[in-house]
Amino acid sequence: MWEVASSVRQVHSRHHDLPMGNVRPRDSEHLDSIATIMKRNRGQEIHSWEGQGEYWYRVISGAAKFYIVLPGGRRQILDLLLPNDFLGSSPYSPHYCTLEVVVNDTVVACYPRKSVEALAVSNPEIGLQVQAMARDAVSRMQELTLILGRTTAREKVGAFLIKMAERTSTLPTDRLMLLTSRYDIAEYLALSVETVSRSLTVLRHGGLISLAGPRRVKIMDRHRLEEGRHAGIASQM
Amino acid sequence: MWEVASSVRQVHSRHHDLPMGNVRPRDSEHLDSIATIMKRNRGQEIHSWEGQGEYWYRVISGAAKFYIVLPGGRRQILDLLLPNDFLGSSPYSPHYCTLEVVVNDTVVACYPRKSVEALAVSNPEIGLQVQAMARDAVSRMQELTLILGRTTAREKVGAFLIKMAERTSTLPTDRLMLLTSRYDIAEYLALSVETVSRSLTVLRHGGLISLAGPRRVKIMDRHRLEEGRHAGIASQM
DNA sequence: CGAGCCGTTGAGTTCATTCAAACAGGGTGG
DNA sequence: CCACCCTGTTTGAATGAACTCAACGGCTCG
Repeated sequence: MWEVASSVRQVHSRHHDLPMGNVRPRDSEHLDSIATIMKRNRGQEIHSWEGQGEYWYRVISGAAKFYIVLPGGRRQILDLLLPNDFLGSSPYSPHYCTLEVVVNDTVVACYPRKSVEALAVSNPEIGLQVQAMARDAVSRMQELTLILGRTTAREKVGAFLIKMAERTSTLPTDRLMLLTSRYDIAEYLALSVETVSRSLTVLRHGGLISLAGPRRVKIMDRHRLEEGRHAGIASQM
Repeated sequence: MWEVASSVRQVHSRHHDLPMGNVRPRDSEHLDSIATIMKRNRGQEIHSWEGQGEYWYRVISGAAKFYIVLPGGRRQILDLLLPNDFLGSSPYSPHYCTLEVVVNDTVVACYPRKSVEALAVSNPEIGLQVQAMARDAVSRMQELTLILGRTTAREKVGAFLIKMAERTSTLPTDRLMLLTSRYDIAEYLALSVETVSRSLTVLRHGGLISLAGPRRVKIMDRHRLEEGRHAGIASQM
């Protein structure tokens, strides 16, 4: 009934024109040949970003967060990577960024950027794949901007839930398993943990969602959830 | 002394490994050969996004905003494009997006996506250029996320000013000409216009910036401006 | 069993928003 | 030339929302 975190969205690739799996085996071999595959558990870093812009990463299974630590000690998650999501490291990392695994047994492939580029030059198909990956990354960032641009915390959390439901399931479903803790959600949405928790409580009391345990969410009223504008949600508690 | 908006940052290309100007003339000709050049004035749309993901855009001079209109009528600017910035349209535009010019006499090049891809296949160098552009776009989005992730309005506005100063000048400078109205800044930072105006006033009274007219900004105390955390700024008025 | 992490709830404060009004500048038409 | 309008910008007052600080319960793991 409830999907297990580590098995979520293994085969799904949403808007690639040339998804990894549909390409000729020979090309896939080429990309794989330069990859380093790592398996990590929750809390472990994939790479600590000293060699700026040297690697590209692709989550095979599980999930990872790409975050930055601000001078004040606050953390902002810039991207949440699910299976088949790519992270092209920024050409210049303005501050210290980290890629960290959020669920156990997460598998990540690492590609040296120079090798990818060399491969893209010799094999244009791979170049198109890389383009598609990059467009995906832009798309994810735009969607995050859209979520962060919401005015109220409830809207942010609601949009986050809908987006995660889309991303973690191939079929349109109203159930989702949260892959991250409240703290990670807070750092992703630029809210405090308490506000995230309170928002979920409000959405639950309003009948927009239901919770089975802290991480199992069922979307009850998708429309009101995405329109946000507290359409009749009791403001108190 | 003060730079004119339309002449800002015409020749600058920050972190391309293969900037448009450094490549062999033959390749540039190829990219230009599929481009449609348009000149527009403030408020005019470049393209209304019906043909989803069909075009890529590059601002040659001037500036443009890429925004989305939310169901509630609110607008969120997803990207602010300065000269040499690319906008690869999202593979799927989740809602209605618009690319609109914000300063007069803005020149934009439009490239059909299919043609770009065909060109990238036949000429790998172009493929690398496209990759670099896409990485730039991701980088801009991450920086916007970083700004939107700030907690207070003053921090957002401060970070915005510093970022724009970086982007609109080749040399490190403390002066900048705002290319956008307060309304656009508000829609970019997900704040209300009044809050943007108030934040600027607070920063001015705190001695962090000085204003010569609504659009001419001089950064007086860069350090306090980027650290944000209202380090001694009078909270009142 | 205690320690630590995660999640929730409460109380008080701070901050951004909304609604409202006023002002400046650029343009047009009388 | 001046009156007028329109857009853009600023400021005020009051409301509402999120944050901080604090405490507590549940759970896992050593």
